[in-house]
Amino acid sequence: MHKTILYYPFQFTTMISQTEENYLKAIYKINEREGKSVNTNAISAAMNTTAASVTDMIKRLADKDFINYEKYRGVTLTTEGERVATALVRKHRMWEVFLCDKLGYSWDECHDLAEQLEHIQSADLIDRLDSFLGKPKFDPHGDPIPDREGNYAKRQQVLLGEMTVGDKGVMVGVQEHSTAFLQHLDRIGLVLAAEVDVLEIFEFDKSVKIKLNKTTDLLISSKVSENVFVKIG
Amino acid sequence: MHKTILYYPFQFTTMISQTEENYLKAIYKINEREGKSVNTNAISAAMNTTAASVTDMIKRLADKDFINYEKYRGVTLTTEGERVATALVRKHRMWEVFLCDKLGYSWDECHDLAEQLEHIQSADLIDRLDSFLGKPKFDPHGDPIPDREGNYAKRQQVLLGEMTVGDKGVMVGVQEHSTAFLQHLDRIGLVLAAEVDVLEIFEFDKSVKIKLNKTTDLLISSKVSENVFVKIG
DNA sequence: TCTAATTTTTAGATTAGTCTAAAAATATTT
DNA sequence: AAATATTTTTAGACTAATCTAAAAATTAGA
Repeated sequence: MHKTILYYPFQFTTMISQTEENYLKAIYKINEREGKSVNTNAISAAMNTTAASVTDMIKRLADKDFINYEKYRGVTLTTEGERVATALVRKHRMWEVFLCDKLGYSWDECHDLAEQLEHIQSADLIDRLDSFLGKPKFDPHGDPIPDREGNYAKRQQVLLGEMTVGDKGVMVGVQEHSTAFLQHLDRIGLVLAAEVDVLEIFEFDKSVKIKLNKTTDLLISSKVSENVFVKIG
Repeated sequence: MHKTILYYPFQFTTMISQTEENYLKAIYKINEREGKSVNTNAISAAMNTTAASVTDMIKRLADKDFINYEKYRGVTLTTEGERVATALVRKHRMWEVFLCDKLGYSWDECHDLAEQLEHIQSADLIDRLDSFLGKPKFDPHGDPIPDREGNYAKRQQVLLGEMTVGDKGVMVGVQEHSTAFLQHLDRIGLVLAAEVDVLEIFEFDKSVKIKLNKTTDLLISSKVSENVFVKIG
């Protein structure tokens, strides 16, 4: 028998591997974005595996009652699957706060490390980390941190690309978390808490001219504006 | 192909799995304790696997040049194998300091969590943690923390069981790290930094009578005295 | 609605890490 | 030195997670 126990020193209601956790997280994120039953190809794209591997895995996850699965019809998370996924999100974001606030990592550096740390098995550890960090409500990218029960305010912010001329707001988060994107935002100065005034929208290429922090005029490409969240007000 | 890469988001000189790391650590620890080439059965006992599994694994580790292996003759670590093992020890002990100093875990609780955390792949993370924790030289059990190069002062302390009547010293560490043992030490009050004066040694069962912190007389069983380090002076 | 394109599943392999049972080598005892 | 005991290795099998190639089901288009 494969000795999975080595990686899981504690007792769980349902045994679950790191890979299974990652699949559940991927399904959760895709569903959050698209809002419907998640199909095989979307998962294989997110997980960087083949469709065949995904089919194998979703059968296993369905057997363990983490997802509802109907052949050729895609999958949805069960209550238990959603619990696992939000617990992972909680852990990931909590560790990101630790890495940035305490160890001085920048927002583009902390993601990959948090991908590893989120698999440490101990809810208690995360609760203690929570207290140690001063019960943060958001991670360094502006993403809300779920509480122990998995509840968290869904973002009410709008994408920069959805704002109209005259709207004013504050940069509060990103939709895309790639290192390349975050480093680009850093370089152009569009970082967390930056003030954004929409001056002009160019229909031709959907680019947006904004005033940044009441000082600099900046032309934002659609690729950027569609991945940056702004809180209007 | 099995997608090991999921757990190893960074690039390494030599790719190594968590299981392989654990075997190297076990070999390192056994060799540290026994001081000679490490045999199959000792490893299978430490890893809680069968001798057959160990044979499989040491072949793989020898192929990757982490160990020197001669059939039926046991194994020793290569320079690279030792580097991996001491890096693990460094990570383990650093995380233990974090868990105890920052998150309030007790010395018997932090070990199991550190067993998980030590596999997080990032030397830089540990260096930052080192600074954040104030460059600690010892972990909460009194074990020395290796530096980046893997160097650390071997313990000059003696085992309580090796002291003679009249010796005085301070409790500085343990040889055995089990939760049960640490909790027992807590209960009898023989904790880190406790003052120990050896009053009497009973040859019959090798038990030792000590004065604890200049106040309480305490009878220590051989099982305890052979696993507690004391710094004489 | 029939055909073509796309998506998903199945079939069959591979690797890491494990096992049990049996064989081989080494060590110990008489 | 032979017999016995112990240790180690080999042989063969299993599971999780992956793959490629082919088949089946669904969806889209003419």
